Amino acid sequence: MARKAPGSQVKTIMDIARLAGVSKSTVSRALSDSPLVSRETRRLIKGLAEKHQFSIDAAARRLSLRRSRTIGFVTHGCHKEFSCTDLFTLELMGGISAGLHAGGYDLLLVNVDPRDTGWAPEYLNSGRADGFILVMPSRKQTHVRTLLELEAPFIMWGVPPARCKCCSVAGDNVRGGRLAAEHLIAIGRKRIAFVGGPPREVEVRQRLEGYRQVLREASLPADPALVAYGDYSDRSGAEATLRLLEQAPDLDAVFVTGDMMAVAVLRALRARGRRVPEDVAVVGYDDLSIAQLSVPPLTTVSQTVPLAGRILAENLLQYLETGIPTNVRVPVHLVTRESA
Amino acid sequence: MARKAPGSQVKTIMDIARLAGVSKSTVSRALSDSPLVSRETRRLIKGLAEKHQFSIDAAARRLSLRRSRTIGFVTHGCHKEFSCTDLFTLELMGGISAGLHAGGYDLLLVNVDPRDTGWAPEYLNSGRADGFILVMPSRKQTHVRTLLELEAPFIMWGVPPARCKCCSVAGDNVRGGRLAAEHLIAIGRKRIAFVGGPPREVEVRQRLEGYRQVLREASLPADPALVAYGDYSDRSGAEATLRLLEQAPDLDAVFVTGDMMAVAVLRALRARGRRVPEDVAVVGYDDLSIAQLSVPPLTTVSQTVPLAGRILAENLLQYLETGIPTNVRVPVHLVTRESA
DNA sequence: CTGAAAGCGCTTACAG
DNA sequence: CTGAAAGCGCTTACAG
Repeated sequence: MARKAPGSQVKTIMDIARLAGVSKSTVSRALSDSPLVSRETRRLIKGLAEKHQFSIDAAARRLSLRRSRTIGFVTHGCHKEFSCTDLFTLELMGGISAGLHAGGYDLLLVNVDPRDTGWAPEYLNSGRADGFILVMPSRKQTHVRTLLELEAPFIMWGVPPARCKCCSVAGDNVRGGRLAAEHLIAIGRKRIAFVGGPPREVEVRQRLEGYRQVLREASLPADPALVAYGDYSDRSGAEATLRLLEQAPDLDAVFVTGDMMAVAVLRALRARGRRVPEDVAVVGYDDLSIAQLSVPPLTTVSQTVPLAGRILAENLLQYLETGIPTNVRVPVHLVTRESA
Repeated sequence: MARKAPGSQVKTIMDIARLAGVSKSTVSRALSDSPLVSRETRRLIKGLAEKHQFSIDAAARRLSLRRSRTIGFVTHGCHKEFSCTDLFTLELMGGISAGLHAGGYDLLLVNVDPRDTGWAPEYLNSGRADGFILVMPSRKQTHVRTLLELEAPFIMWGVPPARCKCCSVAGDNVRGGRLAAEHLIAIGRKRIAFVGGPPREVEVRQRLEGYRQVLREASLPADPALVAYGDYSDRSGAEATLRLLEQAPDLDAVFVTGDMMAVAVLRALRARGRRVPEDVAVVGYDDLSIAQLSVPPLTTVSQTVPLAGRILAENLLQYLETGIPTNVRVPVHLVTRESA
């Protein structure tokens, strides 16, 4: 039994062509499922390729086709200090990777310094990526502008800038705000506070909007003393809580637009002698892993991140083909645990 | 003022050659810092390239050089259920990305199904990656074997199989076990339990070994009733705690070889009425983000993961050049918080 | 349905 | 120090 010789000499389509007794044109066509080749020949050639573990040379193919079939996943370097965003990023990557793989594309990691914009022309002009997926916590607008100027195909996570002809996938933030508020009202809360991320972020404003809609519908007053902001960090969540407790000591619920901050709120409340959920109910946002592990486990708005990742991938590929930008909102749902 | 025409026709080295009045051979050499080109010419050419945002075509370069200058980062798909390992993976990726970038390499994400091994010849034979970084929670041995058979350059995170000529970076597990036990003894504990991941894992055995060394040196008995194992999951940590509490109700400390399990231990202890750290001190392993967020915050053994990532990258590139495998242990240190 | 040939944009011996 | 030319391994009009 002839075991396949190690380093068997089947490295190029020419080798396959020789074995099959056809030209390399035919091999090329057969391997890319061209209708120009007979079923018999195709089967023969594919069998040979399989048998010899032959994979077409990516560099040659890319040079010929002028496309890399590779997408750059652009994000900020992962820092020492772990943040919510990082966790979120990872989960998103899983979905994106799956989606791209299904479409026959590779995922290249482009870890950029927040202030550098040179990466874009570099990756684009060298042909290392055909398009980009933008998932950056900060400075997103800057990078969006750069890519638009370069006419680089890309899709972003989050709400796109006004009047920009670009692809995006975002969570349904208004709905998320509504879900949280509706749940808190349903469990009988009347003095529902809001702790948001930076108020300049559209996402935060939309969640606030959803929360306000529901309060209004329930004829609850929109008390500004019940609104505070942080920066998604641990500490800012604790500080916001203290401020709220001072401004509105009678609050009986808090809706926090990020799980990391929500966990800090939980802790700050307890430190001030409030029991969760008996005295104050807390709802977070994102359903990160810490949500299940917190004490008590956190009720939170989940964005179905893996799905979002898949859609990011699929819609970018679609855009690459059609040139038609899509903007989608992925649904959100409430995960009910013990904090509310 | 002539703004650079959008889509300026400087796409290939031939364009640069024309502008500079030299041949493309010279441009190619100048851009790759060949000593064969005069300083003047080089400066001229590099200036032109800069001015026109010219980046050399990656596909053509790869085809010519027969190397992709790309490394495949191999890991399992990110699942719905978030695990410790995922967090760990992300942090490691940050360091790897930085290290590869510094060496002029790109990072390709290779998300594989745990049981599939076809990815290896595919990525290798198509020339999409020159080497691989293996960071998989499970089935590592299978993939290591596959890569060895293919003679594919790679480096792995973790302790390499015995007698395998391969590159690796691992944490100093024995030392980690020692640090935990030493600290617990230093704060006066006598009945120190051990909760490990699966006992077949070398990492777990080494941490146990470190722990035992220290107990022995302190003349504390090695009581088998104080040892239990889990599978790194939440639940298994809780179960192990209950078993220990039954076998050794007088325990006053627990060393847990993973933070996820440690948090579960924390909770299970409290559920059984033990105060942490007053009654029972707890030390975890890995210093994941949950370690700071747990209640009380977890004292834990940290592996300096970003450094590990950088070394993984650098040593793989080194191996690609020299063919000499390296095996390094990155240091560990204890992060003292409130649980011990 | 198939093949011979040109071309994708680089690198690098080889000849000055 | 520089250039003309071959070659890397594919794809795809073009001609049967």
